[in-house]
Amino acid sequence: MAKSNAPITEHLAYLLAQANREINRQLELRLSKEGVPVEQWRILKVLSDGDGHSMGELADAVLLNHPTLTKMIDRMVSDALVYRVQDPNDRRKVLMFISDRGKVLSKKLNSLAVDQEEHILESYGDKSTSELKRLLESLIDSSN
Amino acid sequence: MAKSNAPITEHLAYLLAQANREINRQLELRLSKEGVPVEQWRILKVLSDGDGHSMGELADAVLLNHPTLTKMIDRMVSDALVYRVQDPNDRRKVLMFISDRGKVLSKKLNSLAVDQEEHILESYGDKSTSELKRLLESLIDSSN
DNA sequence: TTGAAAATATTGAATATTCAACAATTGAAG
DNA sequence: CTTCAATTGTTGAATATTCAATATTTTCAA
Repeated sequence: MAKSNAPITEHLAYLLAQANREINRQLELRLSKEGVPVEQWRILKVLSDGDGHSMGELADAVLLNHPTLTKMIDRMVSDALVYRVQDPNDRRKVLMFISDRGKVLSKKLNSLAVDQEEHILESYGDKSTSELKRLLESLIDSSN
Repeated sequence: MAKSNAPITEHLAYLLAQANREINRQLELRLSKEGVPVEQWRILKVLSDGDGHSMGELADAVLLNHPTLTKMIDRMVSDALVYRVQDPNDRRKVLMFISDRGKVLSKKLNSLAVDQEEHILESYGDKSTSELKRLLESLIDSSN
């Protein structure tokens, strides 16, 4: 039986929040070199397959609520990183595409993100990292 | 060498964000029965040792920025869940304490949080859960 | 075919968070 | 001792997020 008086540091929800906060903070720090928030890196990365992605699909993929995504995309359109196209097959939908300018930025951001992953691999270890990834994927799976 | 064209779903930062979002969403759902946000559960849990905790200490423990914590504590003081006492040894500091009303609420919240953990244990497994916790703790350690 | 329900995206108001500046107190060097 | 820097917490303005309502289009049952 789980103990209700266990310290908060033993709760899975807390450990996840803490680890996420820390890793996110580090990534944020790197991406700030290009003045871009983590969410925009995610958006560019998803769009860099060149395909059109609807707002709903994108919101799921980048872990943002719909209205938040709409407003962030507005900014990115202003910065000419992405653009909207109405889906010809379903005119309720908007398809998002990455621009050339967006692709250039995306490359820089990816290399910053890869830097971070390599830094983690060094300090945390190859084995632990891949095991952690495996367990996280499986946790996410089991939650659906 | 890490590949910069790897899908976002293979990045540790992304997997952590995704898992955290999902687990947090579930916890939020349970705690909403008492109309309390996850952060307030954390605050009450930390304070329920009965000791006085300074704002800075508390902010670290509950993963909130200082100004955000100040404003949340304001609300909790209004709700008579916690109270402030000036630290007699260092008058720059404010010591936070949990009230009797806070203790009562904290117990209910803890049992909701334990429910969730037990639910995770069932669907995700005992072994995986403790292994995941161990790896997360070690990741957090290696990041300091 | 029509009309109601569902799906999709956006908007505006309400709420929350963050950043920078501030006030108060303590620490510590000269 | 005095003064200046560091620590601690709060505030207000700027920014961001969320909730509820809206508009548009599609789906589907009658």
